[in-house]
Amino acid sequence: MRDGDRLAIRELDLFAHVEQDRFDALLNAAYVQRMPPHVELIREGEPADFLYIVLEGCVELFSSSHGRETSMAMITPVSTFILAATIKDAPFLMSARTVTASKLLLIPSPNIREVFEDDPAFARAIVTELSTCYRSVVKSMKNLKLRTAVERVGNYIIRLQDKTDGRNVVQLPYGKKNLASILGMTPENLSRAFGALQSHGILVDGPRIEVVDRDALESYCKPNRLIDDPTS
Amino acid sequence: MRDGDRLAIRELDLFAHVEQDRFDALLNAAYVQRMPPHVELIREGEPADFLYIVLEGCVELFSSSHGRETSMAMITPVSTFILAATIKDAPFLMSARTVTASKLLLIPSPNIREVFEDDPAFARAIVTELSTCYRSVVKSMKNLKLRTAVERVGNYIIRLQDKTDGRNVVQLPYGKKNLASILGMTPENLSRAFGALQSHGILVDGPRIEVVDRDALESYCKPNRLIDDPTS
DNA sequence: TCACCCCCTTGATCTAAGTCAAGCGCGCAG
DNA sequence: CTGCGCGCTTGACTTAGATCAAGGGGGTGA
Repeated sequence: MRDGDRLAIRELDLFAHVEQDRFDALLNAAYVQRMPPHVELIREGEPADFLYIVLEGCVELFSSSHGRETSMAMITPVSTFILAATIKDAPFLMSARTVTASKLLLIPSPNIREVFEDDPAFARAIVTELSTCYRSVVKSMKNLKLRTAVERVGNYIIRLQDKTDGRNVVQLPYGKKNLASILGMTPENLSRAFGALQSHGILVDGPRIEVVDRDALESYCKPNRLIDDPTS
Repeated sequence: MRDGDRLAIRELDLFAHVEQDRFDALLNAAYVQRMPPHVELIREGEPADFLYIVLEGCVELFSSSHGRETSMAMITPVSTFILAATIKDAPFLMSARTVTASKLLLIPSPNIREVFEDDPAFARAIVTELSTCYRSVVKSMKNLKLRTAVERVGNYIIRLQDKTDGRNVVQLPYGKKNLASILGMTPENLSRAFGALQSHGILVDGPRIEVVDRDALESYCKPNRLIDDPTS
């Protein structure tokens, strides 16, 4: 593993306060994997043998049932996924696949659980991490149940713009098909939603979107801190 | 507080392994509140001053945004709610109101956080609890995104029947208006869904539902362990 | 260079679910 | 006992969003 990766992982909230020798032991037990795009990493229902960390690239969490399929989340560097299943030693509730070529770190679940049992700092960090994950799913759920498709798309753009510092042109971080599924709609409907939003302050040009009238956009989409703010 | 309550709380996974004196301290700092039906307990956006435990009755977690409102969960005895906000010292993402007359225990959040910092057993218990909560929201989300309204209702009935041991008559635990909102539909649509399911093995008579052909019901609703099983 | 595929868009149509409106029956207060 | 309100159902209609179908680039590999 490169020192840069080691450092990036160490800086994750989850690992920041783990005792040094325990941290080293975890990383020594871990594997780095490089994966091409569109490779299935895990399948829902299987046992959680590893905790995954995305070091580079992008991973999609998705789920299927009887022929239907939906995206649940996109994981970008540097973050973990399927922490809850690892800790509970329970089967995955979601499948995962690479979106782009990705570099992953796999830490065996038993090692994670061992440090979790012994190192109170790690246990506390896991609590914080899980709270954040929990709250983020609750927000997604509110987004789905309380908003129309067009509003979800508009608020997604607003969030994207907030992440740039003040610029009014944003770039979609992945394909519209993926985005549509994340936002709980079909690609066709996403297209139409973008179309509809052009009368509410945005200008769509492929994956490049210009926010020409932020006020109009907000007054139509009604952003809500308790749904959209990832930090709250 | 009655000894029965004390015992019931002690038996919760969350508190089962907390050191005795810490447990006593928590309960001594706590308040018992009796509430009539339809009282708003907390409002989303407010700071999480207390951890709540439902001792008797039933509490609805719900959320609103710009005129729309939806139920997120129903909490029945004996369970906690809004643990994540308490731990993170973050604003509530959901409001809560009593459905029926209820008895609640309120433990001040600072006390919870204090024990969480000092008692590793409590930190571990919180991790387990949060994992379970997280996974349960993920399941709800899958339920919403992967199923039609009729399927959600059918699977809800199947789950209810599983909780009785073998009986084929189940009773809805709360009103259909609440149920509809939990399942992400209007009361009218819930009525029609019940109607539709009568050709798939159930018999509806007000709040009393008879499962006359479980196989037919399952083959129509496609229950899925990774969505419906609360223990997995 | 060309052919193919994939991504995206657009239009036409269909359908699940929401909305609006009316009515029934039960429980409760006057 | 009577009248009112609420919970629930049913019917008619509307609408958001899905589905089906076609076509237009733009990239990639032979």
